[in-house]
Order: sequence, then structure tokens, then C-alpha cells
Amino acid sequence: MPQKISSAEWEVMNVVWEKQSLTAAEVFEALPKGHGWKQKTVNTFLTRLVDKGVLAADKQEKAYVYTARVAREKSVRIEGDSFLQRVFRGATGDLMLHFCENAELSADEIRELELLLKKKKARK
Amino acid sequence: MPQKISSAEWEVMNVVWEKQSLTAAEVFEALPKGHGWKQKTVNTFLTRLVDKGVLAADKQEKAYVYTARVAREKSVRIEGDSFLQRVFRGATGDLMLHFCENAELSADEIRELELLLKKKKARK
DNA sequence: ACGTATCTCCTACACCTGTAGGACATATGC
DNA sequence: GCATATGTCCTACAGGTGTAGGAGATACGT
Repeated sequence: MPQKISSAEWEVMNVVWEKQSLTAAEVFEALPKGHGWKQKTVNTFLTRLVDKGVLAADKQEKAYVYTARVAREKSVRIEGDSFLQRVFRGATGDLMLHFCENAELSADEIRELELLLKKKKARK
Repeated sequence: MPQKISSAEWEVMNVVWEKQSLTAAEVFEALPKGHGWKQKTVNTFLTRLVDKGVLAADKQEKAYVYTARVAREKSVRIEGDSFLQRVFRGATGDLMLHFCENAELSADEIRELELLLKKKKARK
């Protein structure tokens, strides 16, 4: 039911989810520089996210404060499933192998993954 | 250099990569039913993929035969990186954990992953 | 050779996305 | 109170995407 979040909108949502509650100016400030987006552009993204029901805009004196209405986990699951279907036709194993091969993982991350796999095996 | 492949186009590419060389009608035939796409719609996707340089169209008598000009592995890497950045800000570990938690994995897949992780650890 | 089935080519159109600009309301410093 | 800064609202516009339709060329059966 939450509508699709576009690529640029994800950037915005990532900062909102992290910082919880911010004004448009604060979002602009917190965004990784390098996109080269103007404040106005960021405002557009915010408005669209509100239209999509992903953000709530709360008028405080002076300016709106934006807050997420959709949990990050939920959006990640939707986007993840979509990616999984599109690119790997739902084969999670293939997906995991791909990222496992094509990515750097810290020793810690590897340990954590091994643990998770062990638990998964045990649960069978 | 290959342009972005849209969601519907991925479906098409998936069958082309699998079957190697097909006509528009064959692609249409091979596509998972349930999209409800008309032949004309599929044709549009094929044309656009040719424009993007992802497919080659080869005029045989009667009809064009389409073939991939870009290796699946390459497109998967590009799309994968983009997804990784967008949703997990580049944190592969988080991505892996997400799919590990949210997905069914066969015993075989788990074994294979464990093996890969072990190799990765060894290579440090 | 003629009708019929195929295929391709060109065209369309609405909605989404990235990218803002300008007008107008409002708060703030002095 | 007035100029200035800040924020919101509405508008725009080109390129990408999903979704085809119709016209015209071509091959095929008889």
C-alpha cells in the first residue's frame, strides 16, 4: 500500500529514518553532498513522499517537520523483494552468492553471517 | 555504458539471456504469463532494449531475431550495486543479513554459502 | 494473383522522476 | 514598521516507462 519509493527519494528517506524528525532544511543539510541537489529539489522529493504517504509533514511554527510514516524495515522488504524478483527471479540463493562474490565483507560481517547460517540450518 | 534496464525490460532480458536467440513472438511466448502484456507491448520493450544497446536485432527472413549484447553478469552487477547503494548505502553486510533473515534457503544453498564465506575468510 | 496471416514501423498517451524557478506569506533584525 | 531572510505553494518541463493501436510491407496457402 505504500507507493513505490524512487531512487532519489530513497536517499531522502535514508536520512529521515536515521534522524527521525527534521525540517526540509535539515534534510538538505544531512544529505550526502555530491548529488548537487538544490534545496528546492529536495523539497519536491519531500512533498512527493508526503503524497505517497511515506512521510508525515507536521507544521511547527516556522516550518514543517517531516517524520516517517512507514518503517524502514517494511520499505526495505518491499524493495528487496522487488529486486530479488526482477534480477534473480526470486532465487535468494543466487542473490546471496552474487553479493558474496562481488563484495568486500569485514571479518566481523563474515562471522555474523556464518552464525546466521548456522542458526538457519539448525532450525530446519 | 549500457543504459539502465527498466523493470519490465528485465523480464524480457531474463528470457533472452536464458534462451539466447529468439524472435519477438518467441519472447512473448516464453515470458511468464500473468503480466498480461500484449505482443505489441513486448515488441516495444524489445525495440527499446535495442535502442539502449542491450539487445542486437538480426533480420532473418521473416522476422528479427534478438540476442543479448550485454552479458547478464554485467547487468546484474550494475543493478546490484545500484540497489546496494540505494537501500543499504553500500553496506553489503546489512544486505546479506537482510536476505538471510527474510528468505528461505535450501540446505544446499546454505552449504554453498558457508563454503564461500570460508574461502573469503581464508583469503584475508 | 488474391486474400489472409505476420511482422515491422511509427505514433500516442498518461504517469513517474529528476530538476528546479517564481510568487507569495511570514518571521526577524533593527 | 520595513527590508531581508526563510519557508511553502504552485507550476514547468524533458526524458523514461508501461501500455499499446493502426498503417503498411511481406510471406504463404490455394
